[in-house]
Amino acid sequence: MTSIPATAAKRADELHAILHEHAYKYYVLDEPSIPDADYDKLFQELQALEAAHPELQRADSPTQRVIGQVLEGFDTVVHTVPMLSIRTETDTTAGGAQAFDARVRRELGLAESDAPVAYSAELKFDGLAINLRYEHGVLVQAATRGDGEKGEDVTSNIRTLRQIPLKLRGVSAPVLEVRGEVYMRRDDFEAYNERQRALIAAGAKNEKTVVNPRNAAAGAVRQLDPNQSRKRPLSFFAYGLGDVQGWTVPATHGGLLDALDAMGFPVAKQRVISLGADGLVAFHQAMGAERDKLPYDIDGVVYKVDSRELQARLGFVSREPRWAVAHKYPAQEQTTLLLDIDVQVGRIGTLTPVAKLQPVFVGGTTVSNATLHNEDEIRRKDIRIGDTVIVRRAGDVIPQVVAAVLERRPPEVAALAPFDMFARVGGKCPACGSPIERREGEVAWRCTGGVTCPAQVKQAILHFASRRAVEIEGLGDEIVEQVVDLGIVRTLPELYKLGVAKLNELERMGEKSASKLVDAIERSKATTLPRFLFGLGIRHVGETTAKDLARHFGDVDKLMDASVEQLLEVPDVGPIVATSVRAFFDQPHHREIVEQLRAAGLHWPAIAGTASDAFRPLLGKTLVITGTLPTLSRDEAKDLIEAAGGKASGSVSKKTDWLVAGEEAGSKLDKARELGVAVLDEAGLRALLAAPPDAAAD
DNA sequence: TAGCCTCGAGTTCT
DNA sequence: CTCGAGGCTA
Repeated sequence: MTSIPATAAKRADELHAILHEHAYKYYVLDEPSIPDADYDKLFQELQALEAAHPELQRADSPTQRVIGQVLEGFDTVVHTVPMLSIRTETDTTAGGAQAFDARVRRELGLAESDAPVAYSAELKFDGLAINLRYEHGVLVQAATRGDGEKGEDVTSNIRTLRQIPLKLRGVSAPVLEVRGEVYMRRDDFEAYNERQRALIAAGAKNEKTVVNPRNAAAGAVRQLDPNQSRKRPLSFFAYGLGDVQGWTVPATHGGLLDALDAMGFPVAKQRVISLGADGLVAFHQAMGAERDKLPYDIDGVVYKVDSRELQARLGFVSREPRWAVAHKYPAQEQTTLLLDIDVQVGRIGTLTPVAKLQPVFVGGTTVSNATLHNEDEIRRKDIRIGDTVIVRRAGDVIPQVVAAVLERRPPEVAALAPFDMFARVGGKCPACGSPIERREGEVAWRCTGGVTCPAQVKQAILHFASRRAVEIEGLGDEIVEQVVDLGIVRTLPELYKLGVAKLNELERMGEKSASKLVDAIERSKATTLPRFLFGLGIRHVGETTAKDLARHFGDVDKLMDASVEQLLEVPDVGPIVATSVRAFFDQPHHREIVEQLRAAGLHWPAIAGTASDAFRPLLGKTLVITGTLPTLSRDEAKDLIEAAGGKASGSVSKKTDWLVAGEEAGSKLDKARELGVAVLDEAGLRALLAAPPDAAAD
């Protein structure tokens, strides 16, 4: 054909250079250098150029990331240098690091008086190990680990990963194999699943959600259709080498990681060089604490003897290097058997399915129960009694049933119908036998029994007695359970008829605890109007709304007689809350309860107007408390703030004036920093209460 | 009407 | 702590 115009070849070279550079900044350094639209324009220019002059096509061109031929299967790749596994230290305490150091020193024949060994410590990612082969600086092949000897050729899928350079920066050795971990970030995992759920909801048949980031990454890499693979955004971290020809390997592992970084690979920032075991212990602990906050999953950390010379001296035992060890953390995910699905009845009558699990140790504690939220959730995940399920306990302390392991579902379980709440409880509340209903637009089934349902009565009593309501110390589930089951207490006011003699009939209740409880009940009679209103358990009326209502109406009678219109005048009360309050007091039964409680002796001080003479330095200010304060409890701090005229809210926003942060402050502190909200410690709060800065009062 | 800000409700284990 | 939903505001 015609020879390529020199200008076209030159322009293609320029575009290669520019696009590689920007892609590196964007995907590896995470520092975009030009707007996306500009990048796209340059990219399209190169595509056009290559289409016009196919001779300009090169394997390392940025355009080569987007190709999509469905493969028949994967070719087998024999690793020139086997991909070994690393010995796992299962002792998850500090002892694991010390044991490794001791082994290394013994093998090297070091005496106690000899200098400490230098180690390199890095993260152990929960992903898929990959070998990337570069010839003359250009990516020619990517292979999975496989059995360590032979893996699969997944080049076309790996090419689509933007974090993997198609061309090395500054290295053109004949052969350089780089090894690392392909993984999926947690946010990418969530986003992917969300998209899949939307597709499934829209009726797509062949779409599936994935269980965890690791499986998602492994699935994407081994996906035969690169177009499918491309939909799952994967990331990469480099940590080692395979075959090398014509390149001088740095003398230390730390030096190698720096070199990989310089070649354009992402290398995890979290790594240290430690002399002796102490630094390793510290690293293990520090990363353990940070684990939940990392944007990706790690299952431990890896220690390596830093010097290559020492590595060579240590050698291997049965295919595992003696100079490296993986030091794990307690698993955040485990599989266990779903023994049963219980149905619990909540305060408002909500039926909640609860998974009864064969106890498993996960995330540091033994888990035997986990909520399944509601019927739709169970059906979406298709979880059935008798399934092997995956249980996770990550940053969010509360255990979750993630999914059922379908491959391990016994045939008799597969023959069962999917979970059906109505059928499971026979259409009746498991506590009182009243019919259950599920209203339009709601996800929850509810018991219609109301006050006749013992489960709801128990919850109502516990709520009334709780710390934030009228507070009856020592009245917990055990006692409420017995007292309701025995029919001693059927309504709230009957609590106040309990005497020592009656209480003595209960199990595990002696004279002494009985009289203590009677005292506590007596003490609870002196309360406040907001606490009393909150304690009644009106739907949509929590602590804050109870305070608003108390302030506006001043006493219960006015509130009980208030029309919906009058209720709407209360700040932060809208149609839903107003209707709910009105409906509550429209039931004669509820008015009776209020009367009987007052007759039993419950009383509260009249609401004083605005205490204008009081010192209210925080008037109009919003504060949020997080973490553990040195001397004040959360409630005490809250009371102090409110007494000073301020508002103690639960979440940080632009409108927050101060965040009061104690020990182990978490996401709220991050958010406050992000929004530029002022942060105080307990001393700072006290200073504010004593003498506020004048400027802030304006 | 959208988007922000709060509040309410439900939840596990030690 | 987090989700969902109610209320308010630009």
